[in-house]
Amino acid sequence: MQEGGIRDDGGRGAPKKERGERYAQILDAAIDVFADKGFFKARISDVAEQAGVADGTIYLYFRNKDELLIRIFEEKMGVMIDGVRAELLPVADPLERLRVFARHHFAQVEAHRTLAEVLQVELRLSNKFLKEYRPEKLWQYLAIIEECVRDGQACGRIRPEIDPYVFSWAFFGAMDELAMQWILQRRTRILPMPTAETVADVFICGISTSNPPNPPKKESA
Amino acid sequence: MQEGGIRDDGGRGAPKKERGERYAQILDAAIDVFADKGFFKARISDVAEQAGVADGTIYLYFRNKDELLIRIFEEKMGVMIDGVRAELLPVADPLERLRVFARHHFAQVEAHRTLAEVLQVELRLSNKFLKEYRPEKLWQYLAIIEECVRDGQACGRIRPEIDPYVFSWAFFGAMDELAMQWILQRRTRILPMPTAETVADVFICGISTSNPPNPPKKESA
Amino acid sequence: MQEGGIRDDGGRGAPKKERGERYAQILDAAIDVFADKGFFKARISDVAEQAGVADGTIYLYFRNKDELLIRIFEEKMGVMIDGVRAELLPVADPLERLRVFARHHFAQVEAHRTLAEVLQVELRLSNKFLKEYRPEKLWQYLAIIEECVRDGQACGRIRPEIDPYVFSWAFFGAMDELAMQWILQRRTRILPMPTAETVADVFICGISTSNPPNPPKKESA
Amino acid sequence: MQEGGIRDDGGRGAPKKERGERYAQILDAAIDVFADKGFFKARISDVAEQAGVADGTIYLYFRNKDELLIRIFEEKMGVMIDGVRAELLPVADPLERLRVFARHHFAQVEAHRTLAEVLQVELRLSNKFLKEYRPEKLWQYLAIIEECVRDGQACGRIRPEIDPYVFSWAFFGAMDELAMQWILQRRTRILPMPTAETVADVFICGISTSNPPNPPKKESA
DNA sequence: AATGAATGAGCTTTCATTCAT
DNA sequence: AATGAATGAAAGCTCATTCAT
Repeated sequence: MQEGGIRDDGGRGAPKKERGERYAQILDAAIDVFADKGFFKARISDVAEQAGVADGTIYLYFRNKDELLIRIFEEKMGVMIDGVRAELLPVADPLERLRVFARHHFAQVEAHRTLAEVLQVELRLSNKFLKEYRPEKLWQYLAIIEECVRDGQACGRIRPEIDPYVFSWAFFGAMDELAMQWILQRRTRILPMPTAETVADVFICGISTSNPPNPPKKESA
Repeated sequence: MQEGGIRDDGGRGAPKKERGERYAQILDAAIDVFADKGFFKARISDVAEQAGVADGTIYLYFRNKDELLIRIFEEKMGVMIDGVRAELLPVADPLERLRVFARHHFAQVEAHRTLAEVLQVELRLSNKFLKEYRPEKLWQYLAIIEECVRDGQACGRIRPEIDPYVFSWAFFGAMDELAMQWILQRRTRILPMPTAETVADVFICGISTSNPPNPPKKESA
Repeated sequence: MQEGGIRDDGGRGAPKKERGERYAQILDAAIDVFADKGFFKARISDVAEQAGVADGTIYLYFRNKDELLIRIFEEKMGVMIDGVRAELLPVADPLERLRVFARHHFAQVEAHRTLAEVLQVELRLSNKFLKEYRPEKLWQYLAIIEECVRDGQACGRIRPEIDPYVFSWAFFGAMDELAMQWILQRRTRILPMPTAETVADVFICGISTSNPPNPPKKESA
Repeated sequence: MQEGGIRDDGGRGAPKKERGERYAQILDAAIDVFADKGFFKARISDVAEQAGVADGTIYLYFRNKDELLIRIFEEKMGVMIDGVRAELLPVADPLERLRVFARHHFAQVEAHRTLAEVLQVELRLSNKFLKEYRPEKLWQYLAIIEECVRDGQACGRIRPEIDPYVFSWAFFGAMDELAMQWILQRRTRILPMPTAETVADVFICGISTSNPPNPPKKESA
């Protein structure tokens, strides 16, 4: 939908180059500016200035302002997905996989604060993205959580009455909200990595069949 | 009110009337319009038309468009807080109180879909509200959750290593995300009341000291 | 097409008021500005300034720049049509009617120089108007000529082999071109009223069955 | 060339090459594109694409977009002038010369539809060309008509009271308008060659001293 | 000679807000 | 209190033109 659509754009066609130095340059600038001012209040000229290019140059790489936001999301969610998949590779236990997922999520948020801001805040943005846009990448991200739950249920480690789909949104929602609060509050009441452990504890404990009051934490990070 | 410092309004002073038929009329219209079009894409003239008043009339009751959104939030979060407090009155058990909280939250979302849409979607909208605005009412709402946890820890029903503050955001985040998905998706994979029970189960089970694999559910909707 | 079309313009709808002081004020300003700078080079702000209103005000009366041009054409061609019909009322002889038509055309051009400029020059303007827009009013104007010829053929005053439709465009084209040259050239080689007589002479003489070398001119104007 | 005074081009000087394969290639592409989209809506990149060259290449042959249109006009009007002169060579009778002129005009329009579209439609386009540009080539074309009339008056074949200058514009205007309508309408109510005869008939008959109701047509197409 | 990425001025259009009535 | 016509600043986007390669 967002890429293959045959849109009559007056013959100019889509931007010729999709990747390259300029492309990443503008994308990064847009992340910063959107995170700072918010998508609607950010001006294209702000992004252009931040990227060190002329306003018009942006339109050589992105069809319009909306596409800039969509591309940020697609691009960066792809990184999140690839990243967490890589970390999950060596982990077999479904419950432990959820812990690894949480750790990775918060680690990324901590490492890329402005990115997280755009992903979390701006993506909830307008009808454009909430009603028309289908965030496939987000669904892929969620599907990883869902799969952990199904696996856990298959091997009897996770209670069968838990709906994996509902769980995935609950798990993601909890992490997302905490990450947002960490970003918004300059206070230290929420710290990414300890929070990751807490979230993992509560959710793992909440769905596990065996219920060790104190799950065997390895206190990493 | 408590949003002091939102903006320098040039000394014009606050609108003369805070309450009244017209006030509620406009507020309700704004909820509908914002839910439908999104805050940024909604026009004051849309709200005026929906409310059956002239554009200018809105400015007799609200300082500007931003205040309209803030007032919606304050007003309606107040209702949420009052509502859940009333329902919690007869419930003593801290864990059960969390279940009641979840039920009330989803019941409200189900009953007032457009309101929920505005509160959840639009409030996360701009840095205006995320960085400058202090959502005291939201904090009050969260504080109720936090208090349940503290109470539960005090009487030994809830594990002491759980950070009540972190928990409150995780709990709220999970419910909020699920509610948003219910609104966004016309599918029936997420149904408010069963979801409320699932969320309650997982979180209660996740923080409880005793861990009944199948918590004693009473009348799940 | 140009009026009744159901165009989804985002709910704002068509300008509320179609007539009034402001409407005529803007229309007249647009005629002047378009005549002076040409439609494409004229800016809305030029029209606004000339009309003594703010830019935005124009959009309260006209959907967009294109509609401004179309309205000018519709409005003023209507006047041309009504005017020539009134003058033709007392004239019975088909050949004489053509002469009256020519006189009226040039008289109008002479009286409303800028209007003529817009009608003639700008209407031939873009694909918008030449390929999409159907100038019904122009066709009505031409139909009057055509009717004269048919009447003349019916009563034997005009040669039957003349195609009335082709003639109407030839007659109009000749007058139009001459009017344009009169406007463009500040020289006095072409003067409207004598030119009207010459055109009438040539065309009447060219299609008449009887051929008085010197048609009975009444040398008016 | 003869368009001296069109614009102050800042002393850059004329393009280096005036003729060549590339030159004609671009000119032809421009004719097609201008005819299709209209001068103002046509983009230089459209012309470049159609010509199979890079955008910048066009500026090696033409100073700017305006000059492209002027060159088309000059170039092609030159062809028209040369062509009609060649056809007029063997024709002595002034009235017959007018008929040959009309035939040639419509034959060219029929043979080069897009060219005709550009010449007729686009040239009437902006004040740029109507007020600043002096279309000497068009005047030369008109002068041929004028000369026929003068010759005809000198030998008594054409009524002396006809102003040759006015006549030339009327004659051209009639043909031009008919040609434009033929192009615009996909209907067959106007066919070039029969129309040429009708126009010739009417005008010749209209200015001739002797007035044969049915002029001796020779081989009408 | 040829390229085409980059430029940035310029324009239409929108809409929150005002204020005379 | 209420109106709604008028305002005018603001911004997304286009595209003729340039120039380093």
